[in-house]
Amino acid sequence: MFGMEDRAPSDGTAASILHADLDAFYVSVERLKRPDLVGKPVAVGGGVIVSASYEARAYGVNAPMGIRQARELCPRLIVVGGSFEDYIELSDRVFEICRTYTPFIEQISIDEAFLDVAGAGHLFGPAPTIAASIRADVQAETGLPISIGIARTKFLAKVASQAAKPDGLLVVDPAHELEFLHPLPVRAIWGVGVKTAELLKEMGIDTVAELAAAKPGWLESRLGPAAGAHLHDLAWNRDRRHVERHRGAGSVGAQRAFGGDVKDRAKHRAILMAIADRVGSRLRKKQRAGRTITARVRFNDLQSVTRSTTLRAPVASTEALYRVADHLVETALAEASEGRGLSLLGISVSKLVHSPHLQLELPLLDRRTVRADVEDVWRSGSAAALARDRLDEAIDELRSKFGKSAVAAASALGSGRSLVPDQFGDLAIPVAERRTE
DNA sequence: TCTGGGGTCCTAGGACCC
DNA sequence: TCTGGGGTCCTAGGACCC
Repeated sequence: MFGMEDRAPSDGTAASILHADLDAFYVSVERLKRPDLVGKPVAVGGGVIVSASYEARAYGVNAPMGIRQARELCPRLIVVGGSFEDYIELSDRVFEICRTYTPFIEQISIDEAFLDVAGAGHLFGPAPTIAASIRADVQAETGLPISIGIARTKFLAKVASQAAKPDGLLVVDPAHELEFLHPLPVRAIWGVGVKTAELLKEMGIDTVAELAAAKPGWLESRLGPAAGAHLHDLAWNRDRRHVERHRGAGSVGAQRAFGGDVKDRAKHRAILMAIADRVGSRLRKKQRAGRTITARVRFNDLQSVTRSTTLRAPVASTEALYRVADHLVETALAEASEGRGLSLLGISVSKLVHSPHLQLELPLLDRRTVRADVEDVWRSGSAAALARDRLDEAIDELRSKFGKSAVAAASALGSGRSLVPDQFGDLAIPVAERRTE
């Protein structure tokens, strides 16, 4: 048996790339649980709409839109809350079905993936046949509608699946690619958003055909070297990207918005601790750690700033993330005018490395030291209660999983005084203190 | 009721090294 | 000694996607 390549075998001459995209995914899942929602204008959301049914979209309701505005557009709109675990579970089932047709799958979000079926023809037939089978299987086994676009390139397959929606299948014949692509508005291009579309309009470019006809040098001078060349290539369907399996995430982050404005630093710290815990536990679950920590702060006027720092060693512990992020938030606030309230805090970790020995960091979550941190701020705000409960949960889970061996391993390490490097030395607690129970 | 939460990629300027 | 070019890394911000 030969080793499996990470890149798909597609030679780029036949239409063998599929883009499979679940229709109004969250709404469709809610309808599985509540069939009475079928055929009605439905949206999933909390503060804002995150997914809208096609019946709702007909009224102009779309994500991300405030619930109030959505109701003004569509008074009969039914808004339901969602359950993220259900979405993960159904997403996994759908892409497992896809995997029975080809191992060359690149999932790019919870509800869409690229598939390369160039090597699957002898088993399952030509690409359109495979796509029809996948759609039927997904419908039969999960009840979810899924649209599929087929083309010679990833880019065009993606455009095709959007055109196929809802619940459709569209094949772009390699001989007629530009006939399909050129009449479309530039906004149909994956990568052209509101700002770029506005800029292009100023330049007199509304359609893909006009973009294709423009001089590349002119586009680059107006849009930047990378974007200019890239968009011009796409306008001619020049896209050499392959379907890639195993595209590990480049960053892991979490953020939390809180309506209104919060000025109390103690509350900031409590929220930050909960966020650091979420990011840290997700990193450890993936056995990853990162060197660059970025803190995001949004002020009550919606202006937001980021502060980042790159450490000498990668970290993944809740404590290290919290301490560095708190320091970064402090510097951001020091530069802002006095007494501005915040409406969002976030932490993101990038420059990730694989770190299979992360369990050695578990003792950093020692109940006593973490509890001391949290209780320090807990007195001044109820928000911290949440942080404290979550941390307790996490600590209990880790201890039941690794028991004393984790503590023993860390003490055997001995050397690592701190996983937070020198420039934050004054913020770190020595390992010896952490270890005491 | 002023708008969520998770990401990717690019740019520009500065520091630093060879 | 002076000048310059190239490469890499870091930070902050912005556009875009679902």
